[in-house]
Amino acid sequence: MKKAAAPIDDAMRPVQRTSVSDEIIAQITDLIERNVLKPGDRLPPERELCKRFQVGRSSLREALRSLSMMGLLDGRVGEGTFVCDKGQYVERALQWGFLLDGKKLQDLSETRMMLESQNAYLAAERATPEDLAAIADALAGMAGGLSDEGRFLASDLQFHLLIARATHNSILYSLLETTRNYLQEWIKESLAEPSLAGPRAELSLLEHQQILAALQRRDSEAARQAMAAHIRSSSGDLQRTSRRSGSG
Amino acid sequence: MKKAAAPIDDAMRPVQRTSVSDEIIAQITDLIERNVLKPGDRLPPERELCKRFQVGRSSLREALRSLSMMGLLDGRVGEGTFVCDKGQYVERALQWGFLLDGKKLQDLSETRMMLESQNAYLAAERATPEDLAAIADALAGMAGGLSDEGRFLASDLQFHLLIARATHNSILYSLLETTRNYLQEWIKESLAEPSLAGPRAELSLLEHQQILAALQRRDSEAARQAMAAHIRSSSGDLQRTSRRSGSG
DNA sequence: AATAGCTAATGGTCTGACCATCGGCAAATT
DNA sequence: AATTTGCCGATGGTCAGACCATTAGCTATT
Repeated sequence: MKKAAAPIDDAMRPVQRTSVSDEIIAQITDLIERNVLKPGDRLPPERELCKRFQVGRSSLREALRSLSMMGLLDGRVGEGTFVCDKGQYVERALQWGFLLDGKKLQDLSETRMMLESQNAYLAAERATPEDLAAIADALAGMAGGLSDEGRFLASDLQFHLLIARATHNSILYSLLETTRNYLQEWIKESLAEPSLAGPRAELSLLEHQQILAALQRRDSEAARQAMAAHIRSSSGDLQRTSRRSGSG
Repeated sequence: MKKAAAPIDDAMRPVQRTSVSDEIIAQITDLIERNVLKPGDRLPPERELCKRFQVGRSSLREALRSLSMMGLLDGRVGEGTFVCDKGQYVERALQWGFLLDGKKLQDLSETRMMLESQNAYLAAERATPEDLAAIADALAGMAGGLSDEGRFLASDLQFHLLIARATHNSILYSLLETTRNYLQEWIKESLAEPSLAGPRAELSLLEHQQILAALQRRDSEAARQAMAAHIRSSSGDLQRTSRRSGSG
């Protein structure tokens, strides 16, 4: 087929072509990462950034637009462009729930199971008294919201996030937060039925109590298993509804 | 403070201002969602889209750029803009979790440990014969690169990524990839010493062999533990060098 | 038949201009 | 003196036109 000389076959690789916008995105991302740009900070005006980066305004704006789309930046006319504070960026991502096909949903669910279980394990080891108190509060909120679905769900979410927080690992927390938000959004979109009326909520409450008990005993393994059991039980309906799209 | 007349207080809401780019993003997103635009399809040229949408090329390109950033579109110069096969938006979004404050070495290391272990567990259940063959190849590459540090490290990385691939969970794969990238970068930045000269490489090789053996036996638990042991052993030096930065 | 060269199409980039909006300041009003 | 009004500059948002680099496909040459 090819007449290319053998000795140089793998000595030459495709040249690295990087677009101007990507370069800018990388630089700004890096600045945020290294905390040179802190949340709330204001970027220099676009026209000045052009001079600094030595690029045209189109390319710069394409980069800023992408960063805004990712929720890292926020441009306000007449004021400037600001670095979003963490947490804002998750919300924007939620509008794209439709991108979750069956396989992705399953993967995401699996990832969440893993994160929640491991987080419970770590939280049992590391939770401070304040952490445990906050988790207990969330649980109380669930108990007090048995007749108020909105409050119940909010407290439920809070319970899980507080456990993730109690790992004192910001990455694990962030990953769980994003994962859960996606799943939450998907659930809300797909099935609008209550599905946790009556005994469902009470069972959920019981499972949460067991998790908290394990945390308070500092029993890592029990916490992990209690959490895993809860997720399995809790996401049972979800898994069943998406059984049709089997994975290859 | 305010003298606003009470009766109209909540009768007037902030006006809805939507940018041109956002409108385009919404439209194209909708087309993809409704499957009018299928993966692999080619969009009309930018200049024609401008006429169709009745917008300037800047706005259009900002929209296309954002969609590309989300993994929905892919622009190829001289050919056109195409709808991507699989939206990787979720994976991208999960990766944002690694940005912003945090990014402590210990957190990263812990996250990696968790991902690698669990991935090994799942891979033992799900790896296809092709997966196992590829992993074995990577291992052979390590064995053949005992005297070539560059090749050894490349094969090492490949080994781990292939295991993640063998979970057939795109999200877990993406997370592990990201975690490793950050760790690699961190290591490269902090300490430039080789650290795996001599017996280190041979020990590492042995550990990898045990992992592969567990995968081939389909022994999930053994695979998880072998991987965990390997990571602990492998990152031991790293952990020791960074003992000074204790977590609050 | 294979190769080299040309051409049109297309995404990528730059420039300059204009608009809408916002913040702050000064003048006018009470 | 305090408040309101109007103005102006700064800034992000949009547009139009031009040029460049790359790609695919066609054509002519070998």
